[in-house]
Amino acid sequence: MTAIGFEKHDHSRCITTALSEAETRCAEQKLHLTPVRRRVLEILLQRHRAMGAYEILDLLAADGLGSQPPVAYRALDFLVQHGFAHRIERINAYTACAHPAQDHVPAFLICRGCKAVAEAETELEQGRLGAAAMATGFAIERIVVEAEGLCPACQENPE
Amino acid sequence: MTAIGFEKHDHSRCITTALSEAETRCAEQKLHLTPVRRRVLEILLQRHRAMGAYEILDLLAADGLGSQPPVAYRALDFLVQHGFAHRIERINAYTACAHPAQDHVPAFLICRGCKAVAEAETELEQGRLGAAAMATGFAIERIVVEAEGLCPACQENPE
DNA sequence: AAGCGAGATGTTATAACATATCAACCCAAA
DNA sequence: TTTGGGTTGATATGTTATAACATCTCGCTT
Ligand SMILES: [Zn+2]
Ligand SMILES: [Zn+2]
Ligand SMILES: [Zn+2]
Ligand SMILES: [Zn+2]
Repeated sequence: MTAIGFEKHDHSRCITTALSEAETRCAEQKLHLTPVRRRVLEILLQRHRAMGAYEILDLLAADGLGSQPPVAYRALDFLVQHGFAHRIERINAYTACAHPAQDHVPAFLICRGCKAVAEAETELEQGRLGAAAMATGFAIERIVVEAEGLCPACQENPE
Repeated sequence: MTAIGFEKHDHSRCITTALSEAETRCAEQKLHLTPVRRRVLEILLQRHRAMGAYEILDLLAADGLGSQPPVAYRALDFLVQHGFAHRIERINAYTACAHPAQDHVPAFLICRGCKAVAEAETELEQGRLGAAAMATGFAIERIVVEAEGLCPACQENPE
């Protein structure tokens, strides 16, 4: 369960499961999974890779769900805020969380070829970073761990 | 030596040392530390924190060293390429490398208050990220490790 | 000296990513 | 029914980054 990403799986099932789990959790926690937000999550789940805000916005617009940047950014903020999606800093993009529900510090493997993203977890706080923070009195609030490279498929098929 | 950053030090000496070491290394490796590149490195060393490209560009322009974005970006590319500086993905900014010369995978502690940056090193490769990469056949080319939070000074002095 | 080529810089324009602001709307609680 | 929070619509703007092409400089060759 630690790392899912590049391997094959029953993807249509993976989408519907994730969506219905999101609905359940939103109901429980009194969060509004509005049409725009739900559609953005669905888009991220469908593509199963990192997507830029404007790329998402184009798809929203095609559905008549909004056509201006704030629409996409607000929905993405909501999803990120509540753990349904993550922002990938390295490429200014967003991806659906591979295991919402759990509180976790994600680490990503990002393919620079196809933008596929695999999500693992970090064993944060340990390591020299945590030690350095301790030593200097730095208060860590958020950690970004992202590895960029080539996925198996793109290693074989360099464009 | 692992983590330098927030503690006090003889900073003017730290600047001149770093600059002359950069000159030496560029001479050895036949790299051109041109006026613009040298000045950008100096700026980064002086401020000793993460700076945006346009912030740097303003200072360059004040020196009559170029006033258009590509001037700053090209100099920064050179410095990053050759290990004199690092790009901080989380905040789209740049900072001087704390220990050039050595080949290393940097990890950063970034203060969201004052943009001060401390540079540590990762042991990564091990850990679950490396394991996940192994398992899936992902070829890692670059790793970003960045922690955001508050430095000791900014914890006491929240604006 | 003239011609060449590589690397660096100058310049203009534009792409790509992100937020500020304010009005309108919806719905549920008081 | 009023009120207020949360969401959306709409316009404008801010911020970060690169494409494209012209020019310059300097060492090398002829
Ligand atoms: Zn899937
Ligand atoms: Zn790929
Ligand atoms: Zn210093
Ligand atoms: Zn600080």
